[in-house]
Amino acid sequence: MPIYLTTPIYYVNDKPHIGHAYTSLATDVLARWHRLAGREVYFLTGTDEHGQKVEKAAMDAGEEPQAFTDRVSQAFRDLTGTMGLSNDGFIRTTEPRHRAACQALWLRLQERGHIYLGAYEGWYAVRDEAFYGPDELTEKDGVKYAPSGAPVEWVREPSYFFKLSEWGDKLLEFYETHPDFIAPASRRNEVISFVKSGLSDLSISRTSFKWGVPVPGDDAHVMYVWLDALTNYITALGYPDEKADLWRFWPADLHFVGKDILRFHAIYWPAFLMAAELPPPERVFAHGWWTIEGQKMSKSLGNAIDPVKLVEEFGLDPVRYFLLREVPFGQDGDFARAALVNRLNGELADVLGNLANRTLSLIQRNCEGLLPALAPAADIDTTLLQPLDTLVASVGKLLEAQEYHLALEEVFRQVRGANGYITVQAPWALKKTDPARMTEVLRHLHTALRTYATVLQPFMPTTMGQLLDQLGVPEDARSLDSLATPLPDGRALPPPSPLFRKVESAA
RNA sequence: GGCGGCGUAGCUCAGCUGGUUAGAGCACGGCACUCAUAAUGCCGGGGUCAGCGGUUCAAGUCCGCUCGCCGCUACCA
Repeated sequence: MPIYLTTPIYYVNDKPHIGHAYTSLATDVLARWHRLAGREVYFLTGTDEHGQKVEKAAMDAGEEPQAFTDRVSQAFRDLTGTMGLSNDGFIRTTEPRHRAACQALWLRLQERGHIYLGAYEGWYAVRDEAFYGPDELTEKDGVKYAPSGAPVEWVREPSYFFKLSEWGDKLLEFYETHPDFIAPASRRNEVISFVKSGLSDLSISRTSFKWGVPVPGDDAHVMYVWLDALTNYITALGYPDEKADLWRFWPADLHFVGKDILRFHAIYWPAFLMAAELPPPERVFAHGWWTIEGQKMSKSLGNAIDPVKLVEEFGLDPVRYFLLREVPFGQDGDFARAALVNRLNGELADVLGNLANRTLSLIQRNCEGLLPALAPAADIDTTLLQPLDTLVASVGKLLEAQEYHLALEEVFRQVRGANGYITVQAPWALKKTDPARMTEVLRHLHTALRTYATVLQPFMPTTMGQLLDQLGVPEDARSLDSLATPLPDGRALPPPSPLFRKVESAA
């Protein structure tokens, strides 16, 4: 079964910050896990480049929209290198293939009678070139003003509509028969109550700006951003060519989204697809926001965290670990430097890194650097070895529920246990009293470390790769399945070196 | 206003369908160890489970009320 995972396409009106990195990272870890389990994966990310805001930002920058988006989109493409993402594709909504896919989907919806021409009405600020909701407005001397201070007027603009109002019951039935479609559960409940309150038809075109996909057969209109943006998920797989090689990945297994865009993915998107007689995605997960040292991330505070600087200071893998370990996926969390340092020093370096280092040093010094022979487990060894048998299954189950923090907690509980085991077994003392037993203990610890490193690869690909190097595990023996096959005895292990460098707790 | 959720050790949180002395990590104190990145292990102190009132043989765990906090309540990505 092929696995298709997506991030949202990021709006190029913003620079990449920790929030973008977070979404992509969560997607990446799951993609890597599935590959490690031997499954075929397509991992897509990209940029959303249409809309009035982009058009305006380009004009302000004195550039053509295409040149502007070419430039800004690159910053998001660079996130792949910065965060160590393993995405298979990168899509831009300004690509010709995407225009073609949007127009094909539009025609398909139109042919089936789901689109009609009407008029969009609302409070419009000419100065901002934007519509505002009635609750956003303030009134003074009989004139209504937008939050920006610009006066607004009631305008009517011709617009095509999607008959979303006809899909309420079908969506509710879909949620009912697909209880895992929306996660976490609290969000699912919100979506359901929203749909139950009744859906209106959705305006899906605009005549007030040009920077978008033209509506087929009516050049006065461009598609409203969400129909355009959501379609990216099928464009990337070759739509409308359902014979395309990648089309077998549809429907998506999981769309990762921020909680702000859940509605579009959990309501509009399945409605569009069902109306087009295409299968809706399997699951949408809405994750939370990061605050920065207890404060909301905001443009005015200028406190957004630049992933590049973060990785420069702490290293990529500690950052990856921290973001998924610190906060339950789906909840809001706080990004505090002290918390990151604590995780890095106290868990990665002290608990895991040090266990690897002490074990490998003992092998290096007392076993001539050769992998000790596999030995049967004594009763006392089962405390170390038995939990390993179920680690892959339990981590897999947690990851498939996007419970990253619990998956990491499970692994680290075992790593702590291994530190207890080595302390009690004291191979440094066995060296003098029972050298044969010492080698058995070291081999058991090696087995445990190999398991931890293998399972942790999706979270910390670089560092766990180094650990597997130090453990003498060849490249072709790093999959989850390969754990069933012990390494041959006597293999030469390279001299160990520390995996994680600690940082000072003060900035 | 309506709907939904939360309030448990100094901090961040677990506690499923109610049942022995309420748990984890971090922080703090003591002891042990010395292989290791001054790392690790063990033990310990610390909680009116927001408050009040109910149901029950038994409630952090169910019900009601009060106080405090948060989310959703459509076309803005």
